[in-house]
Amino acid sequence: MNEQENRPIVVVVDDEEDLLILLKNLLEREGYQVLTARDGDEGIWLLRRVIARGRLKFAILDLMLPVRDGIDLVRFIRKQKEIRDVPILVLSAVSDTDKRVLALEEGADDFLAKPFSTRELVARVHALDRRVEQTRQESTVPRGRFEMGSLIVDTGRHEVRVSGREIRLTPIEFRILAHLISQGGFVIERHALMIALWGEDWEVEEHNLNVHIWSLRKKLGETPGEPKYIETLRGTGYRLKDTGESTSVRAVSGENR
Amino acid sequence: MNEQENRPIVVVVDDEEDLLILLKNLLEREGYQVLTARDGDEGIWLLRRVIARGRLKFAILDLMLPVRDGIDLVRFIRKQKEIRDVPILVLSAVSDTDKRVLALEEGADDFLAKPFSTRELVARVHALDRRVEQTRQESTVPRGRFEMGSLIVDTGRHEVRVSGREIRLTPIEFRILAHLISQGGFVIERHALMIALWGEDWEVEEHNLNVHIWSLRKKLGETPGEPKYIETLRGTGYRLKDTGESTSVRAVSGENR
DNA sequence: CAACGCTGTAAAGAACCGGTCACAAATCAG
DNA sequence: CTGATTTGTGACCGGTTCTTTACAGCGTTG
Repeated sequence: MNEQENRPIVVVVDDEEDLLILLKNLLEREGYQVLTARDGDEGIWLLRRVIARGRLKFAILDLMLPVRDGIDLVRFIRKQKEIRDVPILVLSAVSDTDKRVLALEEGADDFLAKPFSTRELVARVHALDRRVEQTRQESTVPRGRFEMGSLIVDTGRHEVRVSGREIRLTPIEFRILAHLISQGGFVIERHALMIALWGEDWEVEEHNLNVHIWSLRKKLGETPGEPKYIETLRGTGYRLKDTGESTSVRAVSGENR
Repeated sequence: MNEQENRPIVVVVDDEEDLLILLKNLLEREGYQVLTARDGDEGIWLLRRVIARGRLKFAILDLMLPVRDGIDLVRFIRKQKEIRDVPILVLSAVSDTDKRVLALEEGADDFLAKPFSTRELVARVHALDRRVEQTRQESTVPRGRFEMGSLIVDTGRHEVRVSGREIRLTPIEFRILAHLISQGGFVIERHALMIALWGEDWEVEEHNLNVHIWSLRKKLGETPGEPKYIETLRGTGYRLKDTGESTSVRAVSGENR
């Protein structure tokens, strides 16, 4: 596994050879691994291939493409669950505003009119990068193996045990529990949980959290009324109940992706 | 005073009539009272008029404006002390990044590239709203861990202990105690407490404070008549009694983001 | 000492919040 | 494409919390 293989990947799709080379150089200088395609079909093929590697940072797409429209590519990306939230920077001639609008509606994140200055491009790319990095941190799951009383949560192998017995949680439930246990016995405010689960500008009902907490409690085997594990602090948030037992909270920091 | 008059106000300045109507509908559905202007001068005039009402929640400004630049409006808002910290969401055409950057430098909080999806706008607006709401509440609660005699208040963990035993307080009670203990043994005037709890322009009966203090005292285990913790200074305010014990008041400044 | 203002105490109603559940919508697996 | 799982929403309920109101006690002041 050589060094290049660990760098974040950028996919660039454009039919102008010159531009492609320019972008490739520019972005590689910024520390990305750049993969290119020259038309829509090739682009989709490339994206498929990249999905497997799981390191796609963002995509730069020209709108005017032979064989397949750039907008098709935007749609394609937004449909693949593995790369759904990858930021997309769209390039197009100044003239076609229609397509520009369409692309943004389909989910492109930013837009750059050709021709552009390299400074401008780099600036945009950095902005996108920052944004994705931020939202990823927000929705991230604390890493490690945590124990608290009869609860064990191992985020590495995605496993939860309550008094030895393994239980199955949905992704959201899992993340809630992971956050709670990673905080030891301390309160997490509703607000913080919302951000942790759905990002800074979440668009779901805050009430939704109650529902997930509820189903999580059910799976943990809580008896309604008296929580053994998840404690409600009205008007504030939730916290894992300190059972007072062998409360060995331990985070194994071994695996940072 | 009709119902509408109590809703938070949003000011929208844009020269496109369609967009203005769209935004007005959208935001009114979200529960805001929407006031609009079509150019910079009108915007300033409108803002002046709104300042008096004191319920301005945030402003949405187009950057490309006839008569006066949107950036002028940003500057204007940031100079008015009454609305200095009102969040500003800036709209701009995708193309002019320069202005966008400038606007952010002048103090705009977020920007949205035109055209945008209504979902996106609503999400941003909510995020802004929450952010301002949160920081307003946060700023009124002193941060850190405070000890005084047998009392411990940890605002980070949302925890209160009296002689080791944890007690549960409602949000308001918690904030009262946090303020008192953060002042060490010094008086906090009723007036200051009112502002800290309900904001600069509170609308509740001042007597309400007595009630909360009373229930707080009960939870602390005060014996009526002789306050061990919260001392009343008639005509002035309250203060935490200096028990003379191991009065180690300490603020841990750990968490400043 | 009477009147007043300020605070403590108590209780009642309103507003709010969270728990519970059923169902709809979105997503995923085969 | 179909069925299963997961996620999100609306409705309802019960309890908590907030606010108002009433009244009692007490200190201050005239």
